[in-house]
Amino acid sequence: MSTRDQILDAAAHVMRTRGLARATTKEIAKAAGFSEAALYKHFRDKTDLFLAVLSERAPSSLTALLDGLAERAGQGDLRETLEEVAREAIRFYNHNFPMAASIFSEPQLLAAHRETMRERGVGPQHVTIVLSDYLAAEQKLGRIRPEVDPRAAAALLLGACFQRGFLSHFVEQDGDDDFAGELVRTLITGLTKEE
Amino acid sequence: MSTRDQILDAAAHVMRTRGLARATTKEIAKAAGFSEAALYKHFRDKTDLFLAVLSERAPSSLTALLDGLAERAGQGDLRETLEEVAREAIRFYNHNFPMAASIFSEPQLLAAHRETMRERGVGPQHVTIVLSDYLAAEQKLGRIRPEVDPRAAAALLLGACFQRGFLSHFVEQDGDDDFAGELVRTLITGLTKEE
DNA sequence: TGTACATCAGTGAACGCGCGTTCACTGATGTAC
DNA sequence: TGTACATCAGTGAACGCGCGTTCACTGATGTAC
Repeated sequence: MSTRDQILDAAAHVMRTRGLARATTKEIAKAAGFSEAALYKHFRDKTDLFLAVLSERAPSSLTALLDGLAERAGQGDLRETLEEVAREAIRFYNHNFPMAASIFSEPQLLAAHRETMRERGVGPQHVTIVLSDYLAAEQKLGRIRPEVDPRAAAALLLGACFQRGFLSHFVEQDGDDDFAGELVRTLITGLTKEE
Repeated sequence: MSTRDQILDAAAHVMRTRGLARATTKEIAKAAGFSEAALYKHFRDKTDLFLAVLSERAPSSLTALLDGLAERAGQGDLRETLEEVAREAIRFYNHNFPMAASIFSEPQLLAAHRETMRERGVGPQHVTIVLSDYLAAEQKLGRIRPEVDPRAAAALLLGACFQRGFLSHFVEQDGDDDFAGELVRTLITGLTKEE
């Protein structure tokens, strides 16, 4: 593995475990097993390093699942598919929330990262869009009632998973049974009886 | 207004606008109109000041709305009540997300804040619990179908609002029409037809 | 194969800077008689 | 009322420290002939 990759891995690890504020050049260099000066052979400055971590070490487990989603419209059980998405989303947000949230402590870094994402046409809203497209496809196939707004449905499900990822770091959670299942069941059924 | 309050206001303002990383004693003192040394007459150290901001300047617009929620079970239109909650929640999360997220850059601060909240029996999960209780009450009154899980329903609605608050800072949002309305409509109706 | 030189990833030590914090001090206000 | 003293919120200047960054250097590897 190249020195650059080792530095990126170390930086991502330090950011996750010690927090952005404690992710100093000294800590990162130590974790990577190189001198601090070595960082500057591979990255212009610390911001450059952080941006590289954010774009190259943002894990893609969710992306992988979502990429296959489009083809699954009409296939298998709708409820099971949504549960799978919800479970994966909870895992993903739970893992990545701390690092993503950290960026809000440095608005300049946030702005730079936002710009990078805009250029590449990616970002956190992408997930919701992909799920929304899937739901729209299912709707066309008649498995979801026509008056439903797919964007709102996607926002409900993924929002709940997102918040769950947040809360698991903020409060000690009760070892939850089947949160993803309950979410999907509730979303599918709706609160009220058919009029 | 007491010096202490002026310092707290200034600190909250700097944290919100410049980010936690740039919220230095110098910036805060300048914004408050006092010397840096004055901060140490009122707070033991910087962490003490930050924790005071977090517990004394966490705005309570949501709390106010939620406090009245319990008595509204069975009153008025369920859909309208939920839309009101959703709209207020979006506003609240949108306003407070940056500061709350910031804390994740300093895990030590996060741990201390979590402990403070635990002692007082408050926290971000509180909001979901209150809404969940309201939904359970409506369920007992027959306005929500009996097989619905109130916790899951509350998590769906507030999670979507929470994520919305996040996204509005992360990407430029389309000036949205009636997001809260769409969420509630979708949640109430459900994705599929009655079996 | 051996020799002389070029390249370049990585280093140890030093740098200036801004940070949080402390210190001796000021000056306004309150209090005792 | 006047005087002497106590209290205490707030200050200006200094402090040591850890930060990000740079510098001259090393030593291993590649290349020309």
